[in-house]
Amino acid sequence: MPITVGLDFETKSRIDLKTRGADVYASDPSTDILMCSFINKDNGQQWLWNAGEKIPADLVMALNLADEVEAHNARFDQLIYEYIAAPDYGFPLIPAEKWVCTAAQCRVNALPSSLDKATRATNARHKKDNAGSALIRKLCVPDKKTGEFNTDPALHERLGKYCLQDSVAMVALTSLLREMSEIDKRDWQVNERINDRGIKVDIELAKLAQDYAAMEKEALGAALSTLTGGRITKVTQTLKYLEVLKTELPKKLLPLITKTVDGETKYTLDKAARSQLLNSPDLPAHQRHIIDLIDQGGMSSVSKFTAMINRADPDTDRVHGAFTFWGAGQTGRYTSQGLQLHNMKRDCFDATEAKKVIAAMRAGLGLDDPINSLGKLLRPAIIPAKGHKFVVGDWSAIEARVLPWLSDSDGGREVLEVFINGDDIYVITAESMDMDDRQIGKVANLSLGFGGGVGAFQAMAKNYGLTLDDDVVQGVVNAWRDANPWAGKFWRELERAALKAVRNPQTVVPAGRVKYIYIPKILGGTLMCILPNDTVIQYPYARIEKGGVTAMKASVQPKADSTDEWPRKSLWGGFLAENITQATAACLLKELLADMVADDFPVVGHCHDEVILEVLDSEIEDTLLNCQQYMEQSPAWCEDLPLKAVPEIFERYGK
DNA sequence: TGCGGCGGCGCC
DNA sequence: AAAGGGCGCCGCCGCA
Repeated sequence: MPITVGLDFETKSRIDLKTRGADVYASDPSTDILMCSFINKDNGQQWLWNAGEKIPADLVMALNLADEVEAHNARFDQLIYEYIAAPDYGFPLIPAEKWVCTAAQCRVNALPSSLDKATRATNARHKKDNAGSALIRKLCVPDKKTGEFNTDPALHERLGKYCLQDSVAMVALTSLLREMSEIDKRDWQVNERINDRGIKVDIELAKLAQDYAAMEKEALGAALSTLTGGRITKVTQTLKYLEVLKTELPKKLLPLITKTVDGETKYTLDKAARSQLLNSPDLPAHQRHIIDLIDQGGMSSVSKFTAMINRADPDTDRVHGAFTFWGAGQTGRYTSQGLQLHNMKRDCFDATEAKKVIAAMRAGLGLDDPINSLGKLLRPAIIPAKGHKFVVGDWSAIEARVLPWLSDSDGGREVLEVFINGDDIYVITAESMDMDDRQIGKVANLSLGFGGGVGAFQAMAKNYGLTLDDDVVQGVVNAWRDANPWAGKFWRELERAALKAVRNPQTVVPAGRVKYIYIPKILGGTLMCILPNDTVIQYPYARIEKGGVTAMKASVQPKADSTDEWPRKSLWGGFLAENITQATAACLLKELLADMVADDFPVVGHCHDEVILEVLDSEIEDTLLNCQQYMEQSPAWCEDLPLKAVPEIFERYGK
């Protein structure tokens, strides 16, 4: 019987954990351990160790014998253990491969990641301990005024109880969950090794951009303040300005700032609304001027420079711990945080352009279209170390390949043939709809595979500057569905299989290349979808409502004080098709990363269908070829899925 | 002052 | 009946 020890550190530091991240936090000299609770999961034995106390002999033995050491957000506890507990307090070393993350286990079970939210979702016996977070504020961060840490022994003792409680809550919670598979555990490890390596940011650029943005923000705010007589002082106060517009905008323009959400009419000054207003000749000059300022002031992406600076290791300029394994509970895709690599503006400068802009900023010169220019420096602020370049490889049209492959249908195979032959899928898509517009073929291909209609097409069309009337789009939607009957058939097949599985517990129901099975004993009855490589995605608290299957929507939680049931979602065909497509693509990425890390490729980042390698100049050409080979070699479980990738070299990250 | 809700925005 | 969904972060605002 394998031995599992769970642990939970309470620490203090002058570093702010939330903004600086666990790696900067744990490695800072001001960070120290207050206490740690331990629990032997097999016999329930608990220990509370306070910093400075002698470590109990039976605890040392348990740690030495443990096959697995668990923690909630294990990267944090592992870092504290390795930076402080082992070297400073003499705890026995724990090999990296023994660490297991129970937060990751929550996400694999499609639950929220945080201990508190996951316990709420599962109705595990656990109340949110507000006193606990207040204690942490008192003991773990220095007092704002005095700069001293509170060392009150009574408070310390209460924190100890809180700390012990958390490990009990963790054990209670995980007893309800499916174990992570061996592949999941491997991939969690792979992710942590990538996090260990980190990715370098150009701190000089980030600081220049940060300062420039602050200056610009102030100038825009001042201009706005003058124009509005001091009523609005920041470009981000759009709600305030909406109040003004509601009464002062010419009546006939009101529809442009109105939208309907869930049957409710709301006012908005979002990008689309601003663009429509600015395009209208009836907009009074005064209002035009103000909206134009607000439009220029979309600063949120610029704030990412600050995040980079905060998260980077002060000695190496590398950001560690940005990637979260299985961050997206529903699909198993990665997420990233802090340095958020998954939503950086694509529109960016290349290395040569970036160099010029940086030089201009250094010289104190003004930039054209400043906010936009700063946004275009975001990707290029990610850089390889000296003597290295990036090799970036991305899979071409991965979802457009995976979906038809998963359908295991003749129609799906015909689509795959297009890829195998190297033809242009967007042209072929257009032709199949009796059209000759590649752009329409592209948008249709990208937007209509998962059951979406006019709305889905239009949302995607906007990204490609394509404007068509809704009735025209309805024709495109119909034509695409006529040309791809395998897709609609597959959506219905998935929906029926899910329903059949819930009606017949413990019975495997296939649909295309996936299988559904309903397990009543896990999380209020969990519908599981088994993907072609045996990875499982889950739908907890599944049940039949109005003839279809619904499940808990873990990504949205009810308000803290409400007794409402957790939000639910309907498992309709398009949704299921999308989930399995994204999840299967994520499996491909995870397997690629595992292979690459095992074979010593210098992986520093990735983005759903893309890997980023930081390669020595002398090895660039070899790596370029090898990267392509690794990416185009389909794993054994999908030998007949054609994969295509053409990696490129970058001196700075770009697109 | 800190927290959570909400609107908004970015990407795959 | 029809349906685009998966994320994380920023900033404002109201509340305690």
